[in-house]
Amino acid sequence: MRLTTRGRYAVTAMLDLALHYEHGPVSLAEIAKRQGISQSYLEQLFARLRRNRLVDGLRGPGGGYKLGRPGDTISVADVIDAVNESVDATRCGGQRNCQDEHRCLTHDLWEDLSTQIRDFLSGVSLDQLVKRQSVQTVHRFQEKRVSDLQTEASI
Amino acid sequence: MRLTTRGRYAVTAMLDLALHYEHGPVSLAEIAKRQGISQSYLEQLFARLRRNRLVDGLRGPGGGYKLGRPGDTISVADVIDAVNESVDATRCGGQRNCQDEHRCLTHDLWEDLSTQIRDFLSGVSLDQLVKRQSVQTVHRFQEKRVSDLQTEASI
DNA sequence: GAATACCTGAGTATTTCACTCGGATTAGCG
DNA sequence: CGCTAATCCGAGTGAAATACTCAGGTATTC
Repeated sequence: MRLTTRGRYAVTAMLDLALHYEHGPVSLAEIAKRQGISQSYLEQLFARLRRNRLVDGLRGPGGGYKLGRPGDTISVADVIDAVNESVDATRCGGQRNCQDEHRCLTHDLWEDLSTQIRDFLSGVSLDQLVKRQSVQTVHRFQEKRVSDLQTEASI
Repeated sequence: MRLTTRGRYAVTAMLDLALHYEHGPVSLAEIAKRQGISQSYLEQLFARLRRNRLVDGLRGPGGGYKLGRPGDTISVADVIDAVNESVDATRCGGQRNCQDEHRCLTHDLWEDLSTQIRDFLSGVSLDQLVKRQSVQTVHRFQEKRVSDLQTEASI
């Protein structure tokens, strides 16, 4: 099992989309600036998100991305799956052939762990995250910071 | 966060020790054969397990390893920690400086996930694993296989 | 003192990650 | 139409980690 920046970035970016849903499509440049993620890297992640119908891309000026379906129907697990990070903890990918065609001693343990993690991440939707106190706090801080940078640049 | 072969091998090997506790020290050669793990690689893992006092090494002929303390006081989390695989899911390692010295949007989510995983793995002891039906089944199968190989070789 | 095991450190092929770069395509606007 | 803003797409790359191997040293038992 692995959970790395890829999955974390993807969830963060999707949450950014959810937070700015009313303002129309959000460009990757905005997300990159707000969340401190490389824009080219975001492009790769969004290619995967798009293939999984989690986002819709709109080209041209004023374009950007928006959620492919309502935020309460997208779970964190969906996002992580989309960017190809399996949350499977077994070595064999659930195939039970971990030790030359047989189950290894600890196969069931890792299977249980996988279920545990999957249930947890499936139980959290983007909308639930948006409503969280901690997310709102960071969200407002980021908005302020971006506008600060803009006024600073205009001086 | 990562959970790879290293952590899985370590838990499997520790469980093997627990299963053969009555028969005195278990050599790495036995574990390697039974569990299908490279012996040299096991040596590296056991160096870490030894440093963390999870096992005692006994040199010389008839030597091997035994559990450093009773199996009901060793959790799966202990073993994974010992081989240096952090189960922390945050990017910052809990430091809250994930986005240039500030918390990132999803920091708390990953912290919750880390707690979830840690609680699960801390709640499972080696003794509990030994008692599991699935472990006993695989255990007996492995014993049979090893003795089959021995009689086969003696022909 | 020979065999058996633990112990140690160095090296290495492969994979993955986290990114960059260059360019193509599409759409809105004057 | 042409400019520009944006999504798209594919290839490449440096650094790190993983999962090993190999060569030897050291303790212990018979």
